[in-house]
Amino acid sequence: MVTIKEVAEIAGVSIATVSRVMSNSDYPVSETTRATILRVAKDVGYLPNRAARSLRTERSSLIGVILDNFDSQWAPVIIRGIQDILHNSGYFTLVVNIPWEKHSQADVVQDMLGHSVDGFIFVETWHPVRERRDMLNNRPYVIVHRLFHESDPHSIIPDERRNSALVVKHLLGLGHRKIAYIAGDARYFSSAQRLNTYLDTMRAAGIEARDGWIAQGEWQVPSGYQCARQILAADDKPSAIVAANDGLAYGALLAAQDEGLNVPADVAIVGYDDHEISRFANPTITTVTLPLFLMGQVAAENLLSQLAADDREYAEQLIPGELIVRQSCGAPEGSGVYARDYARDNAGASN
Amino acid sequence: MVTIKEVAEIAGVSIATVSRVMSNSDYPVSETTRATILRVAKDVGYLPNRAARSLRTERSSLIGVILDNFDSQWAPVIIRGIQDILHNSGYFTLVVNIPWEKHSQADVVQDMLGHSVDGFIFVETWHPVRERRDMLNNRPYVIVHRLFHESDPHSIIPDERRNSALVVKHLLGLGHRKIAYIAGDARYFSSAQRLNTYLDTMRAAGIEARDGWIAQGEWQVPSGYQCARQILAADDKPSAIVAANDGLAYGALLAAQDEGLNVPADVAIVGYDDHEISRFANPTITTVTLPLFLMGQVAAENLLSQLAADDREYAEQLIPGELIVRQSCGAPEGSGVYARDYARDNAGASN
DNA sequence: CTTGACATAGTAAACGTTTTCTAATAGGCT
DNA sequence: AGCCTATTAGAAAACGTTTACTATGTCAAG
Repeated sequence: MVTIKEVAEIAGVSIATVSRVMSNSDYPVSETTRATILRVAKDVGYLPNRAARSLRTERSSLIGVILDNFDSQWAPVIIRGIQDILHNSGYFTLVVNIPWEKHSQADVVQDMLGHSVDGFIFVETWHPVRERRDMLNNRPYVIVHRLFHESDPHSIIPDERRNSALVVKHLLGLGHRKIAYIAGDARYFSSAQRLNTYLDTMRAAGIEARDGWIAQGEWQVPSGYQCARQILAADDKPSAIVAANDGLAYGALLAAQDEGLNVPADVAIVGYDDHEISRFANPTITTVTLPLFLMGQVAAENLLSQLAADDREYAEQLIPGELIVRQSCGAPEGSGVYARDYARDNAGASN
Repeated sequence: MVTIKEVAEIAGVSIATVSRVMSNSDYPVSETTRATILRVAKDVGYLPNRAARSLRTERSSLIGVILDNFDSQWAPVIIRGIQDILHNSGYFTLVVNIPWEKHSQADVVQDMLGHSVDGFIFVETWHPVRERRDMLNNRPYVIVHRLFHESDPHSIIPDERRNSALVVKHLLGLGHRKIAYIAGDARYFSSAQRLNTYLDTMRAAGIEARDGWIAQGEWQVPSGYQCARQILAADDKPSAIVAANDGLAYGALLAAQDEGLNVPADVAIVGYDDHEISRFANPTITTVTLPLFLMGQVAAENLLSQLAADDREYAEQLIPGELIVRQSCGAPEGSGVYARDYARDNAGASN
């Protein structure tokens, strides 16, 4: 590998000058010298040695990204968002998938500190970082899609209240009054937010949710199926069901169809998250997007801002999602298509 | 941050000795000295400075992982496999999602070389690496899930022939003779392999595939729908359809049902890849797994072996998948369940 | 008792940068 | 002409390791 020394010799200047040019220092260097050095560097294929640079500056252009839960379907999108910003700013990421229990995560942080990472991004972590801030060695950090309950000024999360309200209001707008709700796993921060938003939105519309309308589910399809059976067995059958995520919604869809009900004619169903399943279901399921890519980008920008020593007051950032109107809510045709229709309509396009 | 010097002072030895202990050198150090140093290092929280180490040794414990196609659903699993092995061996990965065109990938490789990565792993790359090996600066590399056609001794791919034969033989074993085929996008290496395996397996069973039985599709649902309509319109209607992936299979399923056919009674359908859709479809779709996690692991092991300067002859490694028998093939009940049954049967389990 | 070998430890150079300090030149002012 | 300042460049120290080389002490063989 060619070093700064060789570039200096060929260009006929000192290594100090080459360094100043190559590291974009704001130390004054005449334009002619700069041009010469740049040309020589390019000719000989000079690449600054990051290890040497890092040794001197104590910065590495490396960001540690730690995922708490291994198999999240969302994490890859968040990470793409993070990298989209970070990579354009000259940073690489050290991504590690590590559940909290194993290796206790502190070890990973230590390892990363050994590599002199400039900052940390925690993705979908279950554990308050603030409490253990000392272990980060004063490096800046951001939490994206935080899963624990306590708020943190350096976290980026979906605007659950706004997003949940979108679906409930959508149903209210379609004339529904009897709207049931299937809640997600109560251990999740978002579950409570989504449920409370449902209750608040209903109340604001002058409707008091009845007992039999609310079922406590997990996140998965079977749970949605069971909850929907339960809800649909009530005396005062609801005309619509809001599910806390698309898995639950899909389960509810199957349950409704098993009861001989037509969705959306007899009962409307809406989900949350814009999971693939809601595009493939028949009818397709109306849902709200989880703004993952954007969250990743915002997280990266937040971290860059901290790295630039911007010491403004930071506050938790809420990212808005988007309502995706499909068939399961009974909204006017054209805002969505059935999976079957989708396949049929697009058949001509393939060849 | 505490340095080797402080550890040496406290332990009352020279920095050379501390270095030898901390880097697990095979240079002889007495057990008592070693123990003292280890204790002191732990007490004061000593962490070797990787930048300094890297500067001296020209190794970084960093592996560059480059993904060619941005939105692959498979890449995350492969990466988990890679990290599973690499992280346990003390390596971090620099993962970058970069399409070939943009930034031309060579820039990323350069950046990574600047960070002194010890090797490269290319995931799902469309571009022969061998041709550009010089740009890797003689670092070892591995290609996992290669998408281009030319073979490469350092690549890890699914055993397409074996895996494809599994599904075709499964149908033959169920008594099917008239088996149609929906091929995938012809630009993909795997498409040809899967199609040829179908042809060979049929031929080996004494069956010559008829013209109308083979449709050229893309990978997506609409294409599967169209191809199936075409196949099912033939005079000599097949009793089974093999689709080159689960998206095509799902499209074929919708098409068959639209024609009033019962799957699997009237026509059996099998897919490939074990995509989530094949678990949610109704009936659930029989398929073959893509051994992604394992491929990632094998790739990492291959790279580690190269890093250990093991100069044995390397050859492309083929990784076997697994047949997942579900409902769409008509195999005996119990080997799989309908999505609906799945939801119903498991309803009691949630609470 | 000498010699050589071995086990263990220390010294110091080197890795490729960045950056502080010093130096040289040119030009503008009195 | 003499002085001050601005501009540009170089010299050299430092960052924290690893490792070749050297040094010491011990012990066995002759």
